[in-house]
Amino acid sequence: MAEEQHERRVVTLKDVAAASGVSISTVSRILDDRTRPSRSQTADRVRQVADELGYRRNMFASGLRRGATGSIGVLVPRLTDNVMALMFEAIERAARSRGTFAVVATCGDDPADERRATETLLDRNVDGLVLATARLDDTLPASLRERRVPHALVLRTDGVSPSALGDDEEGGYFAARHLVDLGHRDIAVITGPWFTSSARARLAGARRAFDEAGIDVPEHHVISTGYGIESGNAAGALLFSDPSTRPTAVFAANDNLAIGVVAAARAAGLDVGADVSIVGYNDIPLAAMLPVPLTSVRTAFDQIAASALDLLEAPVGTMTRALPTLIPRASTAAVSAAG
Amino acid sequence: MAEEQHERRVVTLKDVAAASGVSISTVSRILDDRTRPSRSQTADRVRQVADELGYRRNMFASGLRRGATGSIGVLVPRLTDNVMALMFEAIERAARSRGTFAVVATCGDDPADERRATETLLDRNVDGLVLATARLDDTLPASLRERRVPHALVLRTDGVSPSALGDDEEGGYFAARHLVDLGHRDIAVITGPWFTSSARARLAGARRAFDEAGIDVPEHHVISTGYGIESGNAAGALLFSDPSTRPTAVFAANDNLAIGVVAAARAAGLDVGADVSIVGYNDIPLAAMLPVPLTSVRTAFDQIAASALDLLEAPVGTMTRALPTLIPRASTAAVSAAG
DNA sequence: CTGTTAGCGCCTTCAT
DNA sequence: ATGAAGGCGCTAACAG
Repeated sequence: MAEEQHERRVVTLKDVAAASGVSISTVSRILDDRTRPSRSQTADRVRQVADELGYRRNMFASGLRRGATGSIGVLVPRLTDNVMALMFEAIERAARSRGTFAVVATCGDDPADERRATETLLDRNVDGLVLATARLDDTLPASLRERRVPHALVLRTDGVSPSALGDDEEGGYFAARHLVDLGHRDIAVITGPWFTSSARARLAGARRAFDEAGIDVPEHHVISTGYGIESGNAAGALLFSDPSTRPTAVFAANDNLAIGVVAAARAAGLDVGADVSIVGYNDIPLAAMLPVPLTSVRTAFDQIAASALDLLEAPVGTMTRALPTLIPRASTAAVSAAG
Repeated sequence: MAEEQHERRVVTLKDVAAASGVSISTVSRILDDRTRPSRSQTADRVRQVADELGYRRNMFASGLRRGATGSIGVLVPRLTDNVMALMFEAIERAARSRGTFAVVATCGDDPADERRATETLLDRNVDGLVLATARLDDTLPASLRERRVPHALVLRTDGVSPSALGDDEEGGYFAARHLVDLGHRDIAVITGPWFTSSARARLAGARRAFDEAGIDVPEHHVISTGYGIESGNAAGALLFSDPSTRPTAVFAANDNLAIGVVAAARAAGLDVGADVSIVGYNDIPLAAMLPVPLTSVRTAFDQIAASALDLLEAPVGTMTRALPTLIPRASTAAVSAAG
């Protein structure tokens, strides 16, 4: 009485070949996605039969034979960081538009975990690797170069491997220049971790703007810290603790830091936008939705993602820098006359 | 003069066999990860040789032969939603601890894209599928059941396929009960999209708490909307527009909604925690770091992830519900005497 | 353009 | 416990 329950057998080239009266290799060739599709009689028929039967190429068999898999691996520290999620989604879109599939692995901030995750991805026969994890002192890119694994770095670089970056120097300049143009002279900068190229470049750009304006930023107004909200909160608390040395504006090298600074400002009784101006970086979607919408420097994730895929086989030293855009919002305003 | 640059040939079982003087099949058996490792002389030697040579199993060949791949596919609408990123990272951890690999695909809110992404994952020969996308009216789970694809739903259910959920009813009750216990009587509820089981269950739980306390919630204080910040902002603006009907507390069925409500409250000149209490849901890390830390109901993502993997082959109708935890913070306080 | 043939690297009977 | 042999499904040389 029980209904028959076969494990539905999967359709192979053999089935399609049999059903359309040609050989397996003919079908294989016709269904090859890498070549321009033939417009012959048989080709059309075979394609139709394959479709009717619901044929799907067995990626393992195909990959085994071809040696390539049509997939790339993406390594990020964590996806719960919105910046990394945005970066990955952009890579996923760029990959899809090229007919490849992006596989992600997360590895936290631990170099050992980074190696492990890399091997895991390589074991899955990815055709290339995109890393959003690079530290300036990282040895992983070097080992990938030595092993001739096609790869590209995004957002951060080790200075050697092909890298698709945002123009962090210019972005830092935009942010600082925006504050300068609003009349601020007492400006603090909170940079990210010093081992990231992005933190250094954003600070360098900000310094250029300050120099141009003849503004001197005392060293206690430059804080190097993590990239998390709590780091921004701590740095902000420090900056706002002494009313006599309090800056009228803060450039935080990332939106999370900025959000932490905003919280610190409120805790110190300061009105963000009025008493203190704050600029973030990356323009994560949340930035625009905060109670006081955050001025931020928008990173061109899609452009960076596309470049990264282009750079997979590029020679050492190749770097692209996507120009960011300053998005002014309510968190920054002209310095108050009282300033 | 140029250094020889071979494409480093990859080590296969054949190489290991040759180097250790046994047959390929012997090596294959010894290196089989599914069986308890043998402690024989040869076994040890072979393992050592494999290690020295840097042997790594070719997953394509192995998968082709074995028919299973040691990987599961995870489908989420987007990873830029922190809740989904948390869910995926939890699944990734749970999978890793079982020696399997989690492959993610994003599909937005489009059912057609959901089908496409599902096929993409199945094409990659995943051994099972975890979906965080289910709508109550979704036909995808049904089609997976029909095709006998091992799968489990997380966070949301269609009511049929095996599902690993949070106990949303209880969580909704906790949130509402917390507000009731603080003395609030004028409470509004902002639920998520009505096609999600989570939105309905959270509202049902809240209603239970209100009923117990004999509190009547007028229908214009129950708003069904999206799950994004802007939805919360709009709903909040509506709730706070008329001072005469303004609630003293709001339960938002998700932290993003709550963040939007907070922004709306501030825009209406209300002091969150003092003038109006707000509870969120999921307790994303950001919740604790906001200027006014947000009371939220913490979802047990790790537990849900582990259950989901257990449920992959479970019979239709199996459901687990992980108990959430209310985390009280500054966004909720006793109703003011003036209330 | 088509078919034949020979593997890709691995796993799994089957026989020893 | 080991080795020999066959084949998973597909593709790439080679002929026609």
